[in-house]
Amino acid sequence: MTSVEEPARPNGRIRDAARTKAEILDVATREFARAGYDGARVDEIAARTRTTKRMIYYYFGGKEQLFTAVLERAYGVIREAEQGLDVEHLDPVAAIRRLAELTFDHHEAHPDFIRLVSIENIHGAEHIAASEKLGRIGSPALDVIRRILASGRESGLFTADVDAVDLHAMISSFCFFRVANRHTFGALFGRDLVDPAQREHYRSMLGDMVIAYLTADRAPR
Amino acid sequence: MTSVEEPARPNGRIRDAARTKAEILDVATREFARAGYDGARVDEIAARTRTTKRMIYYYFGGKEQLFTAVLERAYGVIREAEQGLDVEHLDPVAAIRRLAELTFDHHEAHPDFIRLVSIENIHGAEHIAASEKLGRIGSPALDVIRRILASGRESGLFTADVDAVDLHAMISSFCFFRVANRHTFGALFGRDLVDPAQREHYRSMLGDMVIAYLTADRAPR
DNA sequence: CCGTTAATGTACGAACCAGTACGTTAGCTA
DNA sequence: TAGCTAACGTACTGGTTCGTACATTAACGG
Repeated sequence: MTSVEEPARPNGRIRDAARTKAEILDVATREFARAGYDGARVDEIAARTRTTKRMIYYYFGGKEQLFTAVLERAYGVIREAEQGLDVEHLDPVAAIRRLAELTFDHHEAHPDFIRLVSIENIHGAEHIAASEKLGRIGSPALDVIRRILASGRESGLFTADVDAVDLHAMISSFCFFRVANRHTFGALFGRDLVDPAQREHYRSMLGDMVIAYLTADRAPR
Repeated sequence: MTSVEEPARPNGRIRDAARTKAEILDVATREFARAGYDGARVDEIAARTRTTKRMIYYYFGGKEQLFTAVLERAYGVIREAEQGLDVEHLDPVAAIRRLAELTFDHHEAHPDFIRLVSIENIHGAEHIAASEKLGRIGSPALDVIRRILASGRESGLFTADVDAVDLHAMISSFCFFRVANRHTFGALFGRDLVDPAQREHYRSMLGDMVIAYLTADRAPR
């Protein structure tokens, strides 16, 4: 999460714009994820940084723009993770499974990001729409999926007409739901979907599901 | 959504507790779904009813309890819908597909409910925890799934070890994500998952996915 | 037809909270 | 080392918003 580290020089200098901005973003991410957009308190964010509320307005302009900046950085992190995706050397089945597992892992490792996405959806994605960085940003994983699907189709392993965006949605659904709805699901069904003991179970369940879908003969009605 | 109808008697009487309560719940559902818990305004809810804010506190006690009451009713609606589930006469494959489709339809028909669930998760399901009606309520659909899975296993159609709660989570994931993340997904990928023209596409995609998972020979790694 | 109570309306207060006016200082540059 | 500006801090305000004190009336039971 690009967390703020102590500066290289022994004793921290008093003034460091980049560092102050990063610290505000760190704290704001947690606060927004904790309480939602309207539940988050600018004063609370300020109090948890080593600077003051004034700086939030100085650097970001306002609560709204701060939230947008938080979103931009969070999406940046997942983009970076997906950039480093290297599965092209695997056979299509193994490659898809690997991709699904990486998505699974990223969702689990970044619950704050999931919450931010939930919050942004409550507000109709208006901050993404207002952001220059985030419009139609897509996802690096999409290109990977496209290539794997193509090669899987060629070799006759996969059913012909599966769309890359749809498959991405399918994989994301499972990973997202498990983290996002952890609390209501747990309260209603008495089962913690993010229980570490069940991690491998759900991880392979996702892979099995996707592979089964891609390799099934689409006959049985 | 148990919407409020005009009373039977020709001219509405001034005082009607049940009706006032129901109207408050209707409006509150929309307002909470629109803006989230903290974003929702009690004054706004009051303004949109034919009564006053005083009544909200009179009947529900406060904003927090009002939200809980809204959740309770929303969950009640889906329970009712699932009660009327009649798929036992179908063969296991058709029965599961039908169940998945009904879940799909209910999610699509009740976006406000989906939003309320998202909001409740942002707040750690604390209202469900505080509610007597909603603790470990489960879901009628679960029993149906259990029975279908058992008969599917017996007849050798389904792979042995699939858990009913897990399957319910799998089906819900897809349905939930499509509605809940409609806005961010649309903004980032330029595809509207709830586009009516794509409805049948995603509906059958869900069914195919679930059936493929249940009927796959769990060998190919 | 009268009393009782559930139901309703009005007006207000107190706390909270996003945002800002104004003042100060660190640190670079010439 | 003087001067300039980016970076920072303090204190406050104006509007908002949940909640309530107090007043009132409808409708039913006896």
